Formats: sequence, C-alpha cells, structure tokens
Amino acid sequence: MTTSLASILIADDHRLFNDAVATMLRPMFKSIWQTFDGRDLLYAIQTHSPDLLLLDINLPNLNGIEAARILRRNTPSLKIILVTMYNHSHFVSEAKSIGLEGYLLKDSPSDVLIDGIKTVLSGGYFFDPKLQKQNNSTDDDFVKGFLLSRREKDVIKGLLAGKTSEQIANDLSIAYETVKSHRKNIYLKLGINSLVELIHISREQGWIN
Amino acid sequence: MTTSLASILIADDHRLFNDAVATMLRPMFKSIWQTFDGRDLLYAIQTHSPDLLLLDINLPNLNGIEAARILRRNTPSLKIILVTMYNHSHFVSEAKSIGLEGYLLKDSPSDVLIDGIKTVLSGGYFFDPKLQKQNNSTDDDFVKGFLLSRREKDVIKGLLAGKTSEQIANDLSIAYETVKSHRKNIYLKLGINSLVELIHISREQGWIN
DNA sequence: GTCCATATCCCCCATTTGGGGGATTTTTTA
DNA sequence: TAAAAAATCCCCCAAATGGGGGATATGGAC
Repeated sequence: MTTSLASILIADDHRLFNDAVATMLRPMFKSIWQTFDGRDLLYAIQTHSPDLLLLDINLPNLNGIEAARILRRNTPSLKIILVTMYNHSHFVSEAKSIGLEGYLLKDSPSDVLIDGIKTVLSGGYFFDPKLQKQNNSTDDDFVKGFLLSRREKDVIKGLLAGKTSEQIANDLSIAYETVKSHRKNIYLKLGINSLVELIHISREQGWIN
Repeated sequence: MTTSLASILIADDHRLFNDAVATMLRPMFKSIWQTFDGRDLLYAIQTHSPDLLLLDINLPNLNGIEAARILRRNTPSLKIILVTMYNHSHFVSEAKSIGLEGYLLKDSPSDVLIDGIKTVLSGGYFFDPKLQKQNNSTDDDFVKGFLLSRREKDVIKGLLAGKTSEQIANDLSIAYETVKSHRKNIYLKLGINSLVELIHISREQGWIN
C-alpha cells in the first residue's frame, strides 16, 4: 500500500498531544481519526477500520495493553504501534508477545514517528531505537517478575488509592487473608518489601498518573 | 501585537509532543522554537527572545516552576504559559503567585491552547477552564497547610525514600518518638492520614520525580 | 515580654503491615 | 488431559503505623 493512502487512528487521552499529532500527520495520510478513551477506541476501530493504530498505554477505562490484546484477537489485520513515555522492558516485551508492529517513545522526535509509521504500513516492524538494550536472561527474570495477575492488579489499584488490605477485601468481596496473600505475591514478584516501593514502581510503570 | 507576528518557544522534554505542537502552531505564528531541557531553556530564551513560552513542569535538569521563577525575574516581558498534565491547585497557585500569564492542561483540546496563546499574546491571562474550582478560604488553608518546617521536610524525604520512622531517626540522629511527632504534624498539615497519600501529594507537588 | 511555631522527647493503644508457614479449588495453558 | 498458575482462605508473630494524650526548651514575631 502507498502509505499516503493509509488511514490512522490515534488513541491518547492527552487531547493536546492527540490533536497535535493528528494535525502533524493529516497532510501525509488519507485519514486521521482520534479517540481519547479506551472503551471508545474499540468502537472507533469498528466504525473507521483504520489501517494503523497509534496507541497510548495510559488510557482511561481500558488500558492500552489490554486494548491491544483485544484488538489483536478481533482485528488481526490492524497494525498497532504503542506510543508511550515509558522506556521499560516490561512493556516492550508485552508489546512483542502480543505481536504488535511497533513501540515508540514519546521523547523521540517526530521523524522517528513518521519513519515508524511508514515502516509498519509497509509491512515491517518498528521498535524505537532508544529502547534499552538488555540481555535476555535478566530480561526474562524481569518480565517473569512483572507478570501480575488480574486480581493482583485489583489489589494494587486499591493500595494505590490509599486503601488498607481490609478495605480492599471489602471492595472485592473476598477475605482479608486473601488480600494479604495477593499482597505477599505482589511484593515477591516485584522484589520489594514495602508499600512505598510499590508506589514508586507503579508510577514508573505508568500504572497510575 | 498581531498574534500571527509573534514568536513562541516550546519547552517540553517529550520530543514527540513538542514536535507535534510545533508543527501545529508553525503555520499560525512567525517563529516557533523548541527546547527539551530546563537548562537549555534559559539559553534559548536569550538567543531567540520569544514573545511567549509554553512551559512544561517536568523538565530535566531544571524544573519548569523554577525555570519560570528565574525567567520572571530576568525577562519580565516574556509571557509564560505553563502546559502540564497536572490539575493541581498547588501548581496553579504557584503559577499565579509567580505571576504567570497562563496555565493549560495537556488533556485540553488544541483549540484551547490556541485560544490561550492568543489571549495571552493580546495581554490577557488564560487559566484552563477545566481547572478545579476552589474558594479562596480553602485555598488559603491549602497553601498555609503546606508550610512545612525544615525538619518536616527532612522526614518526608526519608519517608519517600522508603525508610521507616526508626531509620529516619537514625539518619537524623534524633529519637524515634521525635520522628513520629514530625510525622503526625506533617499528616495534620497536609490533611492526610496515610503514607500513600503523602507520596501521591509529593509527586503532584513535584517534590519527587 | 509574651506568644507561637519548631524541635525535641515520652507514654499508651488499636490497627496494619510484612513475612513465615500452609491448604483447597478453579482456571488457564501447554 | 495433565500440569501450571491463579484465586481463595487459614494461622502465627514481630514490627511499624496512626492517633491520642502529653512535656520541655529554644528562638523568632509581634
């Protein structure tokens, strides 16, 4: 496909960023659409059937990674580039394991974005040149350590909201001891031993804003 | 001044955002310059003497707020709009107390940015319509509440580093009970009652990255 | 010279955390 | 289908937190 005939959907909740990128790309491609929310994203994909999706990780209502997983299942022909400020091997690995076509850092210049889009539209893969180099062994450990389960994420969410284990137990309608178990497993997986560290990691990971 | 004859400097370390906004604004103004670093910013202002600065808070090497303070002293004619993702009354108050011309949220649409720029260039002030409404009394309380003493800041620093009250006591060579006192006073002043809240506030305040 | 904030220290006590053992059932995946 | 992972719950215990009540000394503000 001639890349200039391609259509692109931008999913990013920072409107200003979204608008600015849209304005920048518009002269170069057939159509540019925008969405600002994880749930809307899925509808927008159905409605517009874009060739390529620029997907942020921090999306309200539905996380970018989760969204990518769903889209990869439902719309395998759609090409997806994650666009995020997080240069973190965990996200990169996730992107690769889901089979996404690209991963781009928000602190790269716009030509890198445009290169990436063109590469992906031509059937290639594009992973940001700035991404951390890493050896596979430590990477595996790292990824393994960060494979948090759904419930563990629920618990983290509660903890980050300042809730105690007991409050979280109530919220999730499970026993206090269960929350403690999840909590122990989370700390084990992340290699930490206090709530402060969890919060720091969470912010680095972009799990919270 | 006719706004289309104005020159603008964009200071934001997210290159992609910076580039995209630059591309978007370029057709509308005389010159658009870009900088990606807090220290470079000060030189760029000298070199280009822009009419207006779009300033992010999260800048490497020199915090946006600090930069604004310096620039307001050295280059009072320069108009400054803070552009940030943080909708936090503390930052807004800071912006107002420094006497900045505007405060804009990154999740506002691009027309809001353009409106804001035009308003400020015409001599006005522009504070994002989405900013939290707050009455002055609570705002005063808020600011007053943030008058933390030297020792309280020391304790916060330790807490944010993941230390326990006891470790902090050792570090500062004071009694454990003293640290607890400071801690109680900090929580009282900030109107919080848990470490998680302290960390959240601290990050919003930019006390930590 | 009095007041107030700061900094230091003390006691008490309930709640919460963090870490060590488990066990069982359900779900996912290879 | 068999193995692995996830989700549920239980016990114990030391350490730390959060909140309540103090006291005393110092130094600046008014």
